[in-house]
Amino acid sequence: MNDESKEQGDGLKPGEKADRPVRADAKRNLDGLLQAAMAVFASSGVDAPVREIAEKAGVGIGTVYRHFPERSDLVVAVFRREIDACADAAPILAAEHAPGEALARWMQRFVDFIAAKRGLAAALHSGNPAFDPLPAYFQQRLQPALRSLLDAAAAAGEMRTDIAAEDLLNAAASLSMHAYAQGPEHARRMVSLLVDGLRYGAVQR
Amino acid sequence: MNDESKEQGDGLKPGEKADRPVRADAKRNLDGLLQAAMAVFASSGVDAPVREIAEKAGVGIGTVYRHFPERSDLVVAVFRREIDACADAAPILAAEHAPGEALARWMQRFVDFIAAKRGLAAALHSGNPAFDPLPAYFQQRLQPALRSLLDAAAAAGEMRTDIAAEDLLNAAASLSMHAYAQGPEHARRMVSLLVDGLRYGAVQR
DNA sequence: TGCATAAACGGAACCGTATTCCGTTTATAT
DNA sequence: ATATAAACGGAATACGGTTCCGTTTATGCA
Repeated sequence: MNDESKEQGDGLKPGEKADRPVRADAKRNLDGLLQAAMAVFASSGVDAPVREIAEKAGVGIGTVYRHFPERSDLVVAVFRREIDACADAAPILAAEHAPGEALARWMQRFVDFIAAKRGLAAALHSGNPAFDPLPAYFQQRLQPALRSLLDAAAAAGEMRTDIAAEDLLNAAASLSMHAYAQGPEHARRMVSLLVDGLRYGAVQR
Repeated sequence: MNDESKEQGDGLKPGEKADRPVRADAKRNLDGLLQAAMAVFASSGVDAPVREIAEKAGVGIGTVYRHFPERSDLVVAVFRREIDACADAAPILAAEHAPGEALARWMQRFVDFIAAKRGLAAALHSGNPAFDPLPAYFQQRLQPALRSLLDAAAAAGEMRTDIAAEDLLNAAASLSMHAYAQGPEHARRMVSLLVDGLRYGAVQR
């Protein structure tokens, strides 16, 4: 039972625009929703009512569900967006700082990302299959970002070369997650210790 | 070992009405409820509706809330009961097997306990303060259990002596939790590797 | 054995949140 | 300016937690 039949060869004139472009207000609302959701999740946690987000974005509930069929879709969208933002920070930092420094700064950025979203981490383990693809996206997006920084630092001789981006990423994530219980400061310190260890390795061997 | 030790022989205080003993049906329902909850949580996850548990236990919803003022109280009670069962297994295994073997078997028992309850792990990080005391109970109950096995194995010369029960417990828990994503087999293997490491240490030094 | 009493029970009612449904509004093409 | 389908808003519905209260029943006592 499905009425989602948007693929129709007939009824459309050849050479004409088959489907209208996305309406301007729709895109505006989508953006506003993501922004509102990000803010609400940050302040009230990922369990905040959908109504609260709709209100903050200045739209009706129906609109939320038009863009995100279910609650978890909104959560996933926000999480992906934040992962993207973190990954995108890598090339920017690389352009603004020396390789070693860029890596160190990115790692801190990463810690903040993880630490701020421990609620999302809980969601991941909630058993809801809607979140299943997120871990893969996390790796797929952040590993290359970290690897580029790592390679650059290694090439500049500022860093040892025997650690895989994957391992460093997971180690930092675990550290951030657990250490956050003892305060964000602690997490930050633990991870910078890790990074310093990499730097130390460069001159050691 | 047991938690129902509030039986007083006399029952009535001189010149004063003491509290009546717990009614037989109340105790029966409490037990049935815990058993039903354990089964339902295992099959449908910790998010299963209270109504489902009440039905399985053959009692009304009101009865559930009489015994457990809120949902989380039921979850906590079940978790504590399972922690107790795991802890209680230690002396039993110690009596039935050689020290090293008892330790190894208990660790596997522990892995199963953790692995089967990943839903509960998620609940712990849900932010609900009702679960806050559980980690402490976990440590308080399981550390001594593991320590006794560890000490016995060490005394028998079957194991190195430089690992604290606390560290071993946490390491095994982390391993079980993360490794479970790759299947219960993997978790089991990782932990037995850990235990073998302990044994190896005995002959090494 | 029968009675009084308070504990225990059951489940309807209530509350809050997710999700659906559908009549109304509006951006866009012509 | 008009037609049209996308997009919208929000009332209605579904569902799970929690409360409330009238009814039942185990237990102590005469």
